[in-house]
Amino acid sequence: MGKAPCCEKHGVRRGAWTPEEDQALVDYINKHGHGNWRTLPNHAGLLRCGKSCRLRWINYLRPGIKRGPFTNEEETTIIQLHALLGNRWAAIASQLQGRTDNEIKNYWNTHLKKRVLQSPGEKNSCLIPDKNVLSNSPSTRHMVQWESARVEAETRLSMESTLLNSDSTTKTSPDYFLQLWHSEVGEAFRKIKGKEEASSSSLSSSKLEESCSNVSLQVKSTGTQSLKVSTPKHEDVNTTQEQKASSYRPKLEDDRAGSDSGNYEFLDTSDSALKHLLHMPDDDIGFLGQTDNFLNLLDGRCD
DNA sequence: AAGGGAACCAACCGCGTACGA
DNA sequence: ATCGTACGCGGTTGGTTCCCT
Repeated sequence: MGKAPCCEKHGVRRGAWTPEEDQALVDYINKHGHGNWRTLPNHAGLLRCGKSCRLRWINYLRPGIKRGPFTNEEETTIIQLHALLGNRWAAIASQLQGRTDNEIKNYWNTHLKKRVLQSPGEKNSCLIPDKNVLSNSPSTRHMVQWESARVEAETRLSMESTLLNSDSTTKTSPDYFLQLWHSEVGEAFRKIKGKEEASSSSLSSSKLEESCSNVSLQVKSTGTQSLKVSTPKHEDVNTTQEQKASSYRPKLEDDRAGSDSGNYEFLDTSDSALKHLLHMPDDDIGFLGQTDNFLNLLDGRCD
């Protein structure tokens, strides 16, 4: 709806906060609470817009903010949650005590993103497919095809759910992925790290693939919830299902494979991917394990 | 020592959503 | 049902610091 003007451009300070401004903001909020951010600057005697005050408080002044370098555990958590949630920094931040979405976003963009993309052999690389790995490993190719089929199926279910169930918003809640994170799915993700530590430095790619496959399976088998990550916020009711389905893919690709379009060669249509999967020899798709779950999903028999 | 590029990060901007009138 | 307002979020910018030559 109507968009509120950001803030008055005249008579409002911008740029770095001074210690005096910080103190004034902290004092005021400690005394009165933040209340209405828009009116707060006037009451607190600050020449800032409410938005700026809110940001300064949330990202810097709020009690419990953890400063300093990220620990290895935090890094791993961010990487894994990012693989699960995409660029939903607030959701990721909610799982890291004392870290703000802004800090995590910055840390991802300046440290982790590069590292994950540049180090295919390193930990968690399975979460972001690498072109060489994809082309070299049959089981990984199948995994990617599986993932493609899974996403497509979930997209379909999401659309059906939207059409059939007006309460679909509860199923697309961002919290759903965090529930997954705290369930067996998250555990499977974390197992990757555990295995890695157990084998000290030489975790084989097949084991990584296995771990990733388990994650895929468990994400899928947990329910019929849609992939909110790739669901457009506004959908034209006249949009065809095909158009909708195709509109989901680029987002997934962006999130999973970066900007290298060469990585998408295996992201074919759901039907062909599915056929491919279901006609594979058992030993070839052994890592998938529970094909029944997928069929259940398609039948809508999963909870 | 200087200067130029890279890296970092606080802060800003604009959009989407929730909610009340 | 529509509109206006406030807030939250993710993307981006720009100032500062670091590092290399």
